Amino acid sequence: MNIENAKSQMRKGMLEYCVLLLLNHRPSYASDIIQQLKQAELLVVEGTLYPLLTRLKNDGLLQYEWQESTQGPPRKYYALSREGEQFLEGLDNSWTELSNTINYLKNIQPEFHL
Amino acid sequence: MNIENAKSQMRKGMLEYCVLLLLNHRPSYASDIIQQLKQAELLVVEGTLYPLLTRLKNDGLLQYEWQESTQGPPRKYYALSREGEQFLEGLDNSWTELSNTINYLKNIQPEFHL
DNA sequence: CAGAGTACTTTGTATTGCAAGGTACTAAAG
DNA sequence: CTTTAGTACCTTGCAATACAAAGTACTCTG
Repeated sequence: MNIENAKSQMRKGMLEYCVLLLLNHRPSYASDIIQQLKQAELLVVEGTLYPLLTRLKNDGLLQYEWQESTQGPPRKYYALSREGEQFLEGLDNSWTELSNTINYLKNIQPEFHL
Repeated sequence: MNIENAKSQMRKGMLEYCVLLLLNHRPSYASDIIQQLKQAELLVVEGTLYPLLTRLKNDGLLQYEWQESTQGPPRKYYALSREGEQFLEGLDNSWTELSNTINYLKNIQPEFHL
């Protein structure tokens, strides 16, 4: 077990939330999403993102449409569906809860042990 | 995909951190940890916690000692090792980073799309 | 000794992050 | 025309792990 693995575990489960947050900001295609997450210092790779996007689409949370690119192949622009927006609100609540819980746990001080 | 599943995904990866935070507070045994996490509104079950504790012990982050109980079988009290304390500091940093990233993503506003 | 309560452990399954490799389109260079 | 580079999408196989469910074992009470 190393710290990198642990960080990776932390990202797990948050990725879905982060991707939905980004797409709520504006529709994007996969490579673009990866770049944006990189800027936010959250590393994601293709093999992670593509299956995730497909899952979210199959669950009805995302829609996509093809758009021509001036250079290179066409791009699949994903955007939140109505259902996806509602789902995101639920995730916002979950995030707030989890965040509060961890801050609570962080702030209880270690006791002395004989 | 339902919201419960998504919340469960969020907990993933955070559990390790939460357990270490709790044990940093004071040594505990498994059933006690589950109770404490429940109070912090973080539901965990035995089948999740026991393997996790064993993993952390095998990685040298935790130590344990058996202690008699006035009622019921003896208990395995886990506590952070020296290495575990250092590891926890690393996780603190990871948590802060991740938390900042998500708050950043939350605060960018949706753009209008034609 | 039977039953209830407490505690620890294991097994099997499903999910999912990730590395690695593959397909396809465009444009520029040889 | 062919090759190379750049961009983008997709799939396969593996490993990690949360969880449900079932199992073992100790103690106390009646």
